[in-house]
Amino acid sequence: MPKQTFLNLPDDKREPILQAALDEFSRCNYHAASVNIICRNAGIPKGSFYQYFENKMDLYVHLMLTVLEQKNTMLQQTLAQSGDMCFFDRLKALYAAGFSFAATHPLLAELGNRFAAETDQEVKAPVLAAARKPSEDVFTTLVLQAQQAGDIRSDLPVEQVLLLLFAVNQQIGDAIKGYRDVRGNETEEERAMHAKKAESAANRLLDMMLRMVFQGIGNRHAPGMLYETKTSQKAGQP
Amino acid sequence: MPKQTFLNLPDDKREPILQAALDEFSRCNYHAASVNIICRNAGIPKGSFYQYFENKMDLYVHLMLTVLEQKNTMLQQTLAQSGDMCFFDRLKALYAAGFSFAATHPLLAELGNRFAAETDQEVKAPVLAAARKPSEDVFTTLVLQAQQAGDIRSDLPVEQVLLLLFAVNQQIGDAIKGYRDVRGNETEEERAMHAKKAESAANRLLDMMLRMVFQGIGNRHAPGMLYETKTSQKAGQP
DNA sequence: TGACAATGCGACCGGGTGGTCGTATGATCG
DNA sequence: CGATCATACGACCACCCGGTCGCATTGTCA
Repeated sequence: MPKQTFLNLPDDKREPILQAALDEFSRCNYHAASVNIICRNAGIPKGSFYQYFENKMDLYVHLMLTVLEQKNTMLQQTLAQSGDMCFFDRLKALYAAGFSFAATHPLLAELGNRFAAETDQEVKAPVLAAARKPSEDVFTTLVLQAQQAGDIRSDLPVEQVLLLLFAVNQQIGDAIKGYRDVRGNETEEERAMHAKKAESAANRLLDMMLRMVFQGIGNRHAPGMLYETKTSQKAGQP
Repeated sequence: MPKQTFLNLPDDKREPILQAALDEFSRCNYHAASVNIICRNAGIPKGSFYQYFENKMDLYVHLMLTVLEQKNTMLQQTLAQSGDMCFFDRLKALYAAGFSFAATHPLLAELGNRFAAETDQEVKAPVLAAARKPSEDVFTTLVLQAQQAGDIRSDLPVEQVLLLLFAVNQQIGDAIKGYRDVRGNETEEERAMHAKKAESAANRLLDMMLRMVFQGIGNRHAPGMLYETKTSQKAGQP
């Protein structure tokens, strides 16, 4: 936790520090991020930094927690507002909300990606330990409700459905970044046009991927394939 | 490319260097890996290192290429040997081969994971540029053949099916590492027991995930859901 | 006004990095 | 034997890191 010294700071001195930290930790991974650069960009001397925070990790965890909280409240809202939709539409709504969040807060999104790609357990563990319980996760709620509503198969363990959704999410995120990153647009118009195209490509990809997840990639008319196994026979198919 | 000096080296001097490089680059990401440590563990002075390689990246790309080649020939073999199986079984065979490869060459597997998690484009690009064409990819072949054989839906773009398979692959890899990493086993017996459990858990997870991908997570008996869309009606379902 | 606490501040520390360079060594060849 | 050339070697370079420490400055209260 940041020291009291930091919490005592007036907003106009505290905010540039957090902004500089966000810039730096979204620019590269935890170990590569530099306290020196954060101090320089925040306009504070290094001595002050260590009067505000215990160490580099202290700042990092603080930053991650605030971002996770922002994103989570946003998703919770989206979930609550979509209570009357079917599972597929709700899921799309959540993804859409996530995309728009990432589009309007690109640095926060990038910070999240950096964290997801972090391999050092000594970096991930402190954040995960300080984060809220995964049982309050938005997607867990979504899947459970969808199973109760009969929208998705209830013979599947929730955590494995979540694993699949998470895998798709990660992969789509990468693909979208690929769409967006193609540079070479000079004028403002070109950039706007490119952003629009990237967004629609992202939505097409998302729709396609979710359909695949939902319907499966298998050919249901092929003889002898998995559709005759007991796991898919539950409801007495014709 | 390594310099001629390195290629001229007798095997018993070249091999420890590659081994030390593998140890180091599988221990941490490209930027965090240390040439000094590689030299120390290989038992060569730093001056010699730079007589063998242009720089750190030169060694890294060389190492990655040899590993990619090893893994690819292994997968190609598996693919060729499974020509008479259905798509689902072939896919499982490929995964199983991948798991066993990772189990017998844990450092090579870890190196691959490190590369996959690499975010710096200046690290990824040189390797990807030097790697073989993705069109020769094993999984592309697999999906195309499966579509021709009627095992999987042919209305799905190949590259999106690949995206889904790749997403699942990545996620399963992480999960399996999680199974394996639980430590605290002291005796040799305990460790062996744990490894066995981890392997069977991994296989169960794999089977489950692939079934989900194949059959979809949707409830096919729910009214109004996606199964009435034209994309799934192609073959004239009852 | 004086005393004392809180905070601002940057030089400094030990240690690491990728990469260079001049010299020492040893093999090869006329 | 002497000359030449490829290689072995490690001290060294400039630069960066996270973190510390002691002095300077400011604010507060009696």
